[in-house]
Amino acid sequence: MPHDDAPLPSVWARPRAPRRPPALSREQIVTEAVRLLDSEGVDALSMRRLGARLDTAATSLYRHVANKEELIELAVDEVYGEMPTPGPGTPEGWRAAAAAGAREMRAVILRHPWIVSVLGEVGLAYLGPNMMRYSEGMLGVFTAAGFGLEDADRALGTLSAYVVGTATGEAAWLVKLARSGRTEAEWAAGLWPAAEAAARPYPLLSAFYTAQRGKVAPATRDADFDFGVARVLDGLEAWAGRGGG
Amino acid sequence: MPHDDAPLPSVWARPRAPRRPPALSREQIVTEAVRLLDSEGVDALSMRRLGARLDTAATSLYRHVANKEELIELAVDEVYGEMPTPGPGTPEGWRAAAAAGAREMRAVILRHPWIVSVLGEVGLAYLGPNMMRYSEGMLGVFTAAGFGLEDADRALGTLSAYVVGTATGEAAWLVKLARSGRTEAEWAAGLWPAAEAAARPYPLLSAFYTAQRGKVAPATRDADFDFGVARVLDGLEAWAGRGGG
DNA sequence: CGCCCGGCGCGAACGCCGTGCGCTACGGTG
DNA sequence: CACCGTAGCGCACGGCGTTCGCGCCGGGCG
Repeated sequence: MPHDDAPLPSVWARPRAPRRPPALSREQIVTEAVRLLDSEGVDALSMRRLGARLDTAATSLYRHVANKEELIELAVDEVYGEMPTPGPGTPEGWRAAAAAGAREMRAVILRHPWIVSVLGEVGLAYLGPNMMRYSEGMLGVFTAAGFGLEDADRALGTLSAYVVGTATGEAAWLVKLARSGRTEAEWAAGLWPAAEAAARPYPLLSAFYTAQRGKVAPATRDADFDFGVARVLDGLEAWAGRGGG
Repeated sequence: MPHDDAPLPSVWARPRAPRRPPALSREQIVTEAVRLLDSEGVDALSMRRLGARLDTAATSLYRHVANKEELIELAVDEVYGEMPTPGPGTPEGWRAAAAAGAREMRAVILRHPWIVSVLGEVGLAYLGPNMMRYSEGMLGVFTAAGFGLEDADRALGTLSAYVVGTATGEAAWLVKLARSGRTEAEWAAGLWPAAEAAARPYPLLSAFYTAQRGKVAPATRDADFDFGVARVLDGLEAWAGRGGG
């Protein structure tokens, strides 16, 4: 049970100068926000709850962060910091380097699936330092492969769009799954009747769903992702081989 | 100025059975929600405001919709209803049909840019009837091109991921733009110093930004989108030509 | 040494939000 | 005419983001 924490009259109990360092920094706030988002999801992030986790009042956070939107942008770039800098990229090895960069980005998103819930407000957070570092590395991979700067940007844009789009669907699925508290197999089984009913008017979808029944595994998602990356890189490679734009 | 609408004692003014039809339907609610989202954005959608627009109380909406999340899912599928059914797709013309489907999807998202703010919660809204119809059509395009059912699904997944990823970035940009009330050129000009500063440590990004200065136009976005679609389709076509998986 | 000042943390408050509860009004049914 | 199921809604609860102004405190300056 919570104890009564009304101020005690005793001198002995009075804490002496408990806060020598500024007690709060933007870095701490962002770090804790990411932790909260990771563990409880995007709906659980409120200034009050975040303040409570930092043993401070919600309003104190505003000394270090303009508003919640800015906090979220900082949190997004914070997690992008987990991506290693892509590259260096050699003329022969550029496909592997680009694919590795794509996989890293997907991995980060799936480790922090709340990110896709805010991507629509933040865009791709182009200007965050970690995103910049990543983009520079990827541009290096493509230019080393012989792409001109403008072509490298379009290649990166195409690949990144694929990654974000894939990860959006995957992360949304993972979030629903986690909220449900069930295993993936249980959840899929529970969803199946609805899916089958919704697909009934459509022969191709029905055939596909019945063929796929029971095959929903993380391995399938990984393979599907790699498939898409390979096709995108194939397309970019063929285009570069034809002389590009 | 708003008039006083306290109940009048006069019999003549009393409205007689003003509500013969059920006065409210799920369809009306969803339609009005989409209108509100289109005109004022995702933050403006609240049950109270939506109720006010329908001349009803917020709580009345719950007779027709389980909760806000369900309402949003319905709204998402509602806008997907704007997409024509893709197809039919001939062995020769499958690329054009697939590209048309992709363009329609992007167009819908850009017409309703709030959708990317909720896509992370809703996933790709796989089970909505309009999304099902779209998927069936696209699967038909790919199977007519000679793809097996499973391969058609992966092709569709790859292409859709690209579309969603691209549109996410574009829509987020458009929303920020609209909220700012400035023209695209003004907004880009205002953002430029920050972008340049953020890019300064990175030679490729700096070179690219300075080269691109002033070129941000809708035409560029359209061209970039078509570029990516072409590369993805190139990749899929080459893979199918090699015999697929 | 004393005083002021700038910045930090915070309590209170404002105007919203989603939604559960239980009442009322009313058309259709026996 | 009594009953019942249901649509609509008033109220209330707990929580939200954010603003404002106050108190506190350490450091610089007179």
